[in-house]
Amino acid sequence: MSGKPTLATVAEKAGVSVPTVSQVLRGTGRISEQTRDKVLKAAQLLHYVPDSRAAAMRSGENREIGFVINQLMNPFNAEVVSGVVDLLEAEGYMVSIVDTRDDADRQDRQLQAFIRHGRGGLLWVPAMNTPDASFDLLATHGIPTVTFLRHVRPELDHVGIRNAEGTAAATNHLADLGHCRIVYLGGTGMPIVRRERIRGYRKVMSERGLGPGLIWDCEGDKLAGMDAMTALLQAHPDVTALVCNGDMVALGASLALLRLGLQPGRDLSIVGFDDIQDAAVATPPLTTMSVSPQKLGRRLARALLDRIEDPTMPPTVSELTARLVVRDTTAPPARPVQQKPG
Amino acid sequence: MSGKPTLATVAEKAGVSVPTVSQVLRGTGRISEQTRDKVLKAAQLLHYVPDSRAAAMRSGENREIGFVINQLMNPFNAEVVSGVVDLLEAEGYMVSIVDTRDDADRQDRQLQAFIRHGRGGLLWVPAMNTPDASFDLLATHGIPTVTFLRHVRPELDHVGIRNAEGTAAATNHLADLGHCRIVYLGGTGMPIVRRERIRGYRKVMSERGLGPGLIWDCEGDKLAGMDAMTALLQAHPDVTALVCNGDMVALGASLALLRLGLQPGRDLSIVGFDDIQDAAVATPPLTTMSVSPQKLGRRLARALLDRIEDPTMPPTVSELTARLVVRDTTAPPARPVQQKPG
DNA sequence: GCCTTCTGGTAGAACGATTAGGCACAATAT
DNA sequence: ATATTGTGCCTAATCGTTCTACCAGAAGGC
Repeated sequence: MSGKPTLATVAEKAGVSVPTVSQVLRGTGRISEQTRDKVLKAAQLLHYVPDSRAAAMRSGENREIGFVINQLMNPFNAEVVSGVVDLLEAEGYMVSIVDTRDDADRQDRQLQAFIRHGRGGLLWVPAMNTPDASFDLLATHGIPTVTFLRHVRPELDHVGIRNAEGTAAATNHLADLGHCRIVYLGGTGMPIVRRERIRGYRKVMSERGLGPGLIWDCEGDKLAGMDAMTALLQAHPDVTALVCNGDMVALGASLALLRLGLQPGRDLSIVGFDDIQDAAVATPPLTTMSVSPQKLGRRLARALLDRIEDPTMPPTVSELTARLVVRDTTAPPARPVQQKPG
Repeated sequence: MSGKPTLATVAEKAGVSVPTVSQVLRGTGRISEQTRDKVLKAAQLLHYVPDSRAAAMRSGENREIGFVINQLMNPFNAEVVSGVVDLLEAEGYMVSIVDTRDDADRQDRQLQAFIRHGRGGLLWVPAMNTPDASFDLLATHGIPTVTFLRHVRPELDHVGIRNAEGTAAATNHLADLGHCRIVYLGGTGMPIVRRERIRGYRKVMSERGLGPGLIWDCEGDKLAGMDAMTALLQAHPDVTALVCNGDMVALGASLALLRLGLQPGRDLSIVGFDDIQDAAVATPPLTTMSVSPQKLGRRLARALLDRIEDPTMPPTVSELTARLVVRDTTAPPARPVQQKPG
């Protein structure tokens, strides 16, 4: 009467053995109709709920998955989470999320906690400066792991964005419009992704003979973007276009221009990256590189399921292409530089 | 080498028995310095992490806590999560988050999963239209539960915001500035909170003899706010001020005004609710009701810890007061209504 | 009648930890 | 020398479930 019902309680009530109850509830083994009905009736009567921890312990199977993310507040990440959860819950998994806030120490504690509590798989945006020890930890415990966005370990599966390709497209778009003084802005908080994005920018700059370009450092948030824009204009008044590491920085830069009495698009062109919700409704609407977060989320979930199914297969890398969405923050330069006079 | 390390692995490596390792790691029992060192060294070397499921099974203790939230994308919620996690992780608990997206069916599955997977406590923003069955489920399994924001069950502990007090302050602020045609806008997606907030608005409207007021329905996001603002102005051009159900709606309304060539603050006053990060950096910066999400999070965590410590105490309700932050979207009406012509 | 095969179930070990109880051995008391 | 106490560690049982046997009885083939 007191205490929660277990297999033993149900077995006693139904007048059968414990394994029989287990087999009935799991639909395995050879059981007659009669016994099956008896057991099911008893289980229902007692409001029996299986203890999946005990089950996981014995069988080794584990349908709890951890999502270790660097910044839950980021709306883009939040949308990815939706996509992931949709697919995994449909497959009978449970997804629990933790936010590292890009703190390697916190992250290490959280990874330990995930292992302690027996997660069967991990989706992971590794925090900045994640120590080798954290990777070793997962490796020694043999937890199927897929990194997301930050591709830091070749031995792990990865799902991400073709960053270099994206910024290359952004830079090409600006060059096509006639811009030559194109600066790369922001993203120091996410060095791995930033490195790739800068690579795409640099490649196009040199391909099109626009010089080495200029990398202007700042963080990834809106305020940092505003400050950086102001400082950049003061140092280099001749800049005509910006490739930004992310939409937040781009929106900040756009805002700073407005406050200086300048018009984004007309006076200075800006391309963002991510296509967050605010990008479309900002004033003016932001030209940006768009990736579908839901699609990314589904890819991510699928990659983990594949890895769980076959732990021996070689590491997989799956990257989505970002699509240029032209809105109002890009236009030909106000004083177009004469490329081919005549 | 392969397979995760267990107590047995560590015991073998250290040349002692399994219980000895357990006692060393838990700090119980009588163990000599020598053995302790040996064991600790072995554990570290093997990256040993205890399996808390096995431990919980034997000892009955459970330090996993679930946070069931209705909308993870909401930056306010995300900040609350931070506060909660800080406190609970410091107390040795692990917090895992799931997002119901306000879908009662999804929520029910998630609650069931939490029970099966043996969560020791629950923080919960109940989804809209949560059926009684979900509450019963938690009650019968005796899981310590604290509701957050939506106070739907008197028998459960609750942490939230003094909503009516907040909108009352907002409405008073507008009335003090000289506004009389004050409309309440938005929030149909969160009926429980909205009802309270509307109560505060109505109370002040009638107290100050400003009539019954007007409730204008729309959802809680920025786009909805924009559309609603446009429609509202068309239907009621004489409106001079808005009390908004949340900052997102308020920002949307502000944006819509700008697009119509009107100036928020000068042509129409707007007060938001929540003081999300964007409120301060928006153009123009938003006047709003501010609540510290971190503080709220800590309160929430504390409430759950108290409940876990003493499951028999009567239900507790803890509500935080929202503070009016005046920025640039509120000002005296452009054509002040003559209250006391003189 | 004896051997095989099939059916429907049971017994017992195992998963990885904790907990209670017990057993050597040394130090001290009688 | 014997009894007493403490120290330091180990053996065995246990949590709820699943998995690998194995067993009893019936049916069928020779």
